[in-house]
Parts: sequence; C-alpha cells; structure tokens
Amino acid sequence: MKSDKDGTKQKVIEAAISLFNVQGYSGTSIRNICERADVNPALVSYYFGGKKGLLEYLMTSFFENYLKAIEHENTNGSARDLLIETLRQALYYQQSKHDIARFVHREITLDTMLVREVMSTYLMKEKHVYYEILKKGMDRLEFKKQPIDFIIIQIRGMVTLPFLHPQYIREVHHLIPHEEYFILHYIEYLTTWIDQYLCERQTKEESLASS
Amino acid sequence: MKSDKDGTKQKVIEAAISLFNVQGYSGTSIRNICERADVNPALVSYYFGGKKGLLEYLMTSFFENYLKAIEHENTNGSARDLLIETLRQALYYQQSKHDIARFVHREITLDTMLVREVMSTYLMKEKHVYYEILKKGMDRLEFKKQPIDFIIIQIRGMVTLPFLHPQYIREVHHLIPHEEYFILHYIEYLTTWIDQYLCERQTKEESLASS
Amino acid sequence: MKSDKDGTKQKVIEAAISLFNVQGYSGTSIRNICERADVNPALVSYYFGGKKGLLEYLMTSFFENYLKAIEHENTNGSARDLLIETLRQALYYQQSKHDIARFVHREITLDTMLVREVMSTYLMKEKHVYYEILKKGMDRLEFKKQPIDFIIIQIRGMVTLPFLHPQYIREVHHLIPHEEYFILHYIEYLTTWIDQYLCERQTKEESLASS
Amino acid sequence: MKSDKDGTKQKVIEAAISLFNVQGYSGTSIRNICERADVNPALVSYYFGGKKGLLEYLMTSFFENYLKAIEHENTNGSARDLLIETLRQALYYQQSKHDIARFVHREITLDTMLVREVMSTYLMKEKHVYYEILKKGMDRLEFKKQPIDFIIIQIRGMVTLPFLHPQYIREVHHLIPHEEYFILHYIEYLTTWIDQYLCERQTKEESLASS
DNA sequence: CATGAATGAGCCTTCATTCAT
DNA sequence: GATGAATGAAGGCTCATTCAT
Repeated sequence: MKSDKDGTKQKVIEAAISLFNVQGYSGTSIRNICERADVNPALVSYYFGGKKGLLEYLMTSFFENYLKAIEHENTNGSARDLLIETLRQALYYQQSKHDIARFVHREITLDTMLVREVMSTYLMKEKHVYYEILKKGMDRLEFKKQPIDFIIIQIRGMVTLPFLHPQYIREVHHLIPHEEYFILHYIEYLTTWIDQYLCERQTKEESLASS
Repeated sequence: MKSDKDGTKQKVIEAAISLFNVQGYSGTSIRNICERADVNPALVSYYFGGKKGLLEYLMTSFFENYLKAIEHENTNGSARDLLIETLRQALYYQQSKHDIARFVHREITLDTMLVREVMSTYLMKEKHVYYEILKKGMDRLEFKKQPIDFIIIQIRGMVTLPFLHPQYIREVHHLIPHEEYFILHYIEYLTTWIDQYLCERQTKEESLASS
Repeated sequence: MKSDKDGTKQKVIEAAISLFNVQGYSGTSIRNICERADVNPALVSYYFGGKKGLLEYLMTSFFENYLKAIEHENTNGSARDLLIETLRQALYYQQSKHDIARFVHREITLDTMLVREVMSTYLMKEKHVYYEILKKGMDRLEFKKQPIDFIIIQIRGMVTLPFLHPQYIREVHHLIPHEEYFILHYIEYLTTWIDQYLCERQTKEESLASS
Repeated sequence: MKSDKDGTKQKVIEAAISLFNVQGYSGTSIRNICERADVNPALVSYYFGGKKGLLEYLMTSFFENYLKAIEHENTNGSARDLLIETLRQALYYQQSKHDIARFVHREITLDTMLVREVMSTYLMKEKHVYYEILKKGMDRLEFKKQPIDFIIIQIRGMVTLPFLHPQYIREVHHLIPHEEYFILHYIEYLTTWIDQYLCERQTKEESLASS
C-alpha cells in the first residue's frame, strides 16, 4: 500500500523528464517511464490524464516559471543592466531545470496544437519582454538602432542553445553547460556582446565603468 | 510501368521529410509516410533497410552537403570576408533544404548512437571550419581576442535557429525564414554583427570600404 | 468480470497446443492462436513474453513432468519390472498430454538454442534413467549384454513414435494411439519385447510367472 | 546472364534442404534460401511454383526413391533375409539423403493436405512392403506370431529415428548417425533384434548359420 | 491510492509472390 | 533464364489506456 508520501507522482515526473531528454517525447513510452520510476503505468493516466497530459504539464510548468524568472517589475535601471539581468535570470532558471529545458526546447519545434498554444502565449510574452527592454534602450539612446526582431532572434539563440543541445557544447567544445563555471563565463561573454555590439560607442566606456 | 522512373524512392524521401518536420521522427510512422507518398510501406525497408536507415540516410546526406557548402578551399581573402561568405553559404544551403534542416537540427539534440556518430564527425568539422577562420582573424588582428568557443556557439545559434524553429520566426516575429528576403536581411544583420562585435574598431571602416 | 477466473491464460495455452499440433510452431501465428482462444493477441506477450516464451513454457513444463513421471525412487524390484513400469509411465504421461507431446517431439528435432538447452537437460536425464535400469539389469544378468545406446534409441523410438505421429498410426494402421485400448496392447507388446529380446532365456519364464 | 549450367535450380534445392533441416519448412523464408544460394527469390516461384511447390518437390522425390529402395522384386529368399535387406536399404538410402530425410520425417507429422496425400500413398506402400515380408515370415513359420502392426510401428521407429533426430543420437549418445560406422553397427543390432525377437527360437540358430 | 488483467489500435518488418524488363 | 522493383497481406510485438478490484 503506497501513499503519495513517497512521491509517486514526483517519481513519474522525474523519470519522464530524464527519458524525454534522451529519447524525445514520442520516442518514450509510458511503460518506459513507469519502469524507471518503479510505478504502475495506469497511474500516468490517473495523475495526468494520459501521456499528452504529462507533456502538457511539464511544458506549461516550465514556461510558467520561466516567464516569472525573466519578467521584472522594477524597470528603473538602465536598459543595458536590465537586459543583462534578464539574460542572467533566463540562464540560471534554465540551469536549475536544464533537464526539462532541453526537451521542452526540442519539443517546441514540432507542429502540435499544444506547441502552437504554448508558443502563442509564452514565447509571445518572452518576445515582449525583450522587446520592451530593447525599445527602451534604443529610445534612451543606450542601444544603437538595429532591427529588433533580429536581435531577439539572436538572443534567443544564445540563451537557448546551450540547454537545447548540451552534448554539442560538451563533446565539441568540452564545456559543461549546466555548471556554475560555464554560466558565469557565458554571462560575461554576453555582457561584452551587449556592450560592444548593442550599445552606442560612447555609452560603452560609461557602462563598463558603472558595472 | 514498374520502374523507378516515377521516382518511388524520391517520393518516399519527400514524404518522410515533410512529416518528420511536423511530427518528428519518432512521431511519424512508416504507414504515415507511405500513405502520403502513395507507396507501399514495405518499400522503406526495401530501400533504406528500415525506418532507422531512412533517418540515417537523410541526416548524413544533409550534413555531407552542408559541410561541402561551408568549406572553402580559397582562403586567401580577409578572415572577415571569409566568415561572411561561410555564413552566407550555411544559410543558403539550409534555405535550399529548409525542410530537412529543421528536423535534422531537432533530431540531433537526442541521445542516439546515430546522433553521436553524426556529431563526432560533422559537427566536429563544422567547428573546425569556424575555428580556423576565427583563429586566422585573431592572428591577423582583424578580430578582437575573445573566447573562440563562445563565439562559435553564438554563431551556431544564429545560423541554426531560423531553420530549427521557423514557426517561432514566423508567428512571433512575422518573418519567413526560408524566403530570399529574410536571408538577405539576416546576412546583412550578421555582417554588422561581425563588423561591430568581432572586428577591431579601426578595421571596421576599412572592411566596410573593401566590401 | 476481468479476472483470470475464466482462465484466459489457460485458454491461450490450449489453443496454442492444438494449433502447434496441426501446423507446427512456426506455422502458427499469435493471431491464429488468439482468435481460437477468443482472446486479445497482446496477451501472449503479456503472459509469456512473446511467442518464443510460450513455446518455451510448453516445452519445459512438458518435459519437467515427463521426467517426474519416469523417475522412480523405488528401484528395489527387478530391472525388468522397473523397465516395464517406466515405459508404462512414459506412455501414460504422454497419453495424458498427447496433444503437447506431439508438437514437442516434433519441435525438438529442430536446431534452436531452446532445443539444445532442452535436450542437454531433459533428454540427457531421460537417457540416464534408462541407462541405470539397463545397466542394473545386465549386471544382475537379467538382461543380455547388448549395446545399451542402441537399446535406448530403440526404446525412445517405440515410446515416442505413437505420440509424434498419431496420424500414421491412425491412418495407416487404423489404431488410435491415445486410447486406453491402444496403450494397454502396446504395453503388452513392449513387455514381450523386453522378455524375449532383452531378457536372458531362463529369466523369461520366471519373470512371466512373477507378473 | 546466368544459365542453368551453373545449376541455379540445384543450388536452390541444396540451400532449401539445409535450411529446412535446421529451421523447419515454415521457419525458413524464401529470401533465406535464396540468399544462401545466391540466387534471385523470384526463381523459386519460377521453378517450383512457389514455396509450397518446393516442399512438395522435395518430399515426393524423397519418398519416390525411398520406395524404390525398399521394394524388391526378388522375394525368393527367407523372410528374415528379406527383412534385413529391406532395412539395410532403408538405412542406406536415408543415409545418402540424410539431410532431406530429417526434415521430411519431421514435416510429415503435421496436418497438411500435402502430408495426407504423401502418407496415403507412400507410407501406405511402405507399410505394405513390411506387411508382406512379415506375413510371409509368419506363414512360413520363420517368425513368431505377433501383432504385425506393432512390429511395423517398432520397425518404423527404429529405421526413422536416427535420421529424424540425429542431434539426439549425436549429443546424447555420442554416435554419428550418418556415418558408415554407425550404420554398420546399427544393422548388426537390428539383425540380432530380428533373430532374437521376431524369429522362432529354433529358426534362430539356423538363420545364424545361413548368414 | 494503487494494481494488474485486458483491450484495440498501431507499430515496424518480413513474407511470398508478381511482373515488366 | 534471370532480375529487381513493387505489392498486399501477415508477421510478432508494443502502444496508451481502461476498468474491476
């Protein structure tokens, strides 16, 4: 007689994540998950209303918190500092859930109804967050005028890729994406990118001084 | 007329690509593919030795040509020009095969044996190509000294994302990634990124002049 | 009521046996079996781990009990009586499972790994049983000295053939192998064979008297 | 362009036999056979009218010659000698085709239409051959009066088993059934069986003398 | 809450065979 | 005579899910 005290539900979630990571959602069977979690397969239907429900649960809870992490009420500071802070949050959040991040970023490239919904809510908002910061920066002449969409695309690529494709980072570049060490250096790199590429020349020295 | 003149094999390939794109490899069944191709399901095994073989065929042929596209024998010019040319080739090649590109970029984030093999050959070489260009640029003082691995990661993100996740580009940014129009502007954007971020300040005006 | 009370597993077993009998193992499909058992095809994998597992189950359980039937702890009596008793047990056991016996005897003539295992355990033991009896009989001068291996081969032929090939018995000799009537006469025949062929002359009358 | 000069048909036959032996008829695929024979699978249909036709061809040609071997026009001698000669022929014929013999003996235990036909012609005749000899022997008082059917069953078991189940002979008794050596000893054993079991006592010494 | 029997649909693959060449 | 592309049917098995317990 098992109660949820031993975290049956949690065990399913963890097993699912680690398998989705490696094999993808479609490539992973419920049996697969439940064997690893040492749990009865019927429970997935019971808890999440089926395999699809499990995916939905994982995706939305990931993005829900992701947005919370990158949205800031306090927008007083410089656009540059705000952007850096946002990227930092995005990276740290993903680091803390790097296992979910990976398969979510992958799964979201498919053409499912779920994906379209997720995209039209969360990714829309994500874009908005960056847009506001960049707009503000350009208005205040902190940032050079450049096509905002392209910048956001570039940002999303930079923020996303290390968690979508950690093997690449690991095996080709011999860096470990979800280690503190990597994150720190990566943020540093992104900061110089912001300063040298986004920011107006004169602002650069100032901002460096202010950091 | 029972001959390959009507391109049975080709029909399978095309159907597979378009379905893999939308549903992923695991999410697509052979029946699925062959219905769309209006062809007998046994042919997949006949031609490719199974579903896995079909994936392998698509992946390797994609990467094989991808590498051919980005490798240049003529490395006389400036590192900056070489880099731009390389990115242009990478983008145009992917544009020409944007349907394959998408699912290949997605599928390569899994942990399969096939993926490991592909990564350790093709992505290793891709890195090498960029590495040589960046190294040369830094040696010749065209480029600022910066951590090469991070630059390559950034580059790969920029070059890859529009084809891995075209919906995002399309629905969130209202741009169409595999249209001439997009590519042109995107290359332009990448060029200013190279000039303003990678290149030494003084070199910038010169290089702009020389282009 | 979805329980095993209605003997789902048993129904599968019975259907399998009767079909293996007629069509052989390879010639029988799981769908075939389950249609006849009025049961879902997935159950074969569920209960036996696949078609092969079903065969293995039937074979080993047949031989397991076969050996129990022909092994006797009480070996006090004459070798002749012991041999007759052993043959009687072998025949009666097979009669009680004549449907399994037939396809097991047939299937065991193939070159499978399963067959090799079965042979090296059960048939080895069967030989041993006969060997001990015959050896004892020869040592006690009940039996004439003759090549034991040949005798065992002959015995196995006699004990096996009516159940391996009942049609032959039925259609060519118009006898029905798994009827009490047949068995009784067959045992009688075997007894005279033992007495007249195996036993020393003088022992014959005695043993006939003692029976 | 291959002609039958290189024995395409023969290659198919040989490959089929050796595979039927090991895997049984149903367990062997045409592809299987033709790969081993290095021949195009379509040829089996072309030559034999399908897989079933191939089996039929092998079975009937085996039995056709088997009957020729055991039927003797010259029935002048003693029944004992005739029986021995018949058994010798049966054994030597099977030895010369031991590979076919094995799977034919196995396949004939199934319940196919082909099998029923074969049985009702060839095995009927085989029985007849033995019946005539035994009848003659009993009429001439060479043989003791005993149920003829049982004797024939016993004979068929003895003559058949070493070729139906050579592994058993080999692995359990460490004898090699299709070697000259085995056959010679086996015939010797059968002879003593005939003399001591079938023949009338007094006849025995005579017949030993006459041999 | 948790289980395991049971299901029906679907999976990928192999089958024997045909037919144009 | 021989090939290889192509087929439709069937192969064994796994799938996600349901339901009585």
